[in-house]
Amino acid sequence: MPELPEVETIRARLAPALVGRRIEHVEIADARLTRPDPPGAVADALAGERIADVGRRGKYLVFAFESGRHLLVHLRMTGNVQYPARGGFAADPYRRAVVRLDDGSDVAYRDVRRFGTWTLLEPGEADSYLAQRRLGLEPLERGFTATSLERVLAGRRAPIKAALLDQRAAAGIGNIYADEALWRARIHPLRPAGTLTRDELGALRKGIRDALAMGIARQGASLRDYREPGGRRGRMQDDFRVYGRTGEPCHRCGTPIEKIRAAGRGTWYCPSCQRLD
DNA sequence: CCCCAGCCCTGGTCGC
DNA sequence: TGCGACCAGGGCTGGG
Repeated sequence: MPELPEVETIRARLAPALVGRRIEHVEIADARLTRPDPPGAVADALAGERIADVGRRGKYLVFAFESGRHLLVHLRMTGNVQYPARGGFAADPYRRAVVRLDDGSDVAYRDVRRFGTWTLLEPGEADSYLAQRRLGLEPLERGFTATSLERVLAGRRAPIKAALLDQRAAAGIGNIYADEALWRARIHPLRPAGTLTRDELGALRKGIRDALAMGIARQGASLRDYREPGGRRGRMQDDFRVYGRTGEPCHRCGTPIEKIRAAGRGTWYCPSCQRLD
């Protein structure tokens, strides 16, 4: 479940190696992976492109080419980038694509559950495509403030947990970092989003930024599938305050962490630090 | 517009 | 040892 810190870790690893490289050849092994159809068209279009930038918007990896085209890669649940990749498709049944670069190295894409997507956009299309996804502010950038958070949460009766998973509140937060941020802010995950006080909005803004920043510093969280491109695990899972810690003591008060369902997702919180009343 | 249920997909775990 | 049920969940669609 790569969220902002995992995607950012991948981006930071790939950028120095890939920028300036030319794509020689692309092989797509999963017909569901690419847009637009058919996969062969995307593979053919990518061949010959020179990589100008490797960026990120929310949970999207954004490959910019000198031609003005963009490739938007979303890893969804189990997507993974391997670089430099070893072996061919036969070595790994879940390898879905391989990109050969002009220095002879390979970028491989692995995805067990096949939710991930590669979307190739023609010059000028990327901004409007991302605008249609209605992504909110980048939570680590300056513009993300208590006031901006207040604006997007105003009037919302949905639980704050659901509102954080909605990418309009802030781009890049997923199930793990939503719980970690709410624990830091001492806010119950079922609080109606529009009822947060000014102080709570400030604490939530800080909680989000602190949780994401720690995730990046730890190179992401490796629970099952996530690895950075070199194959190493992240270490953020060792610093979880609540996620997956049912029955274990709260780091602040020692109360056993509880698990509930919120927004259809497993949700962990401290019943003592994060009160609903 | 808001909110929620259901869908996609596969591996791992659990109960019998 | 096998088998079915269920869980993990990001983003999208469709319904109320």
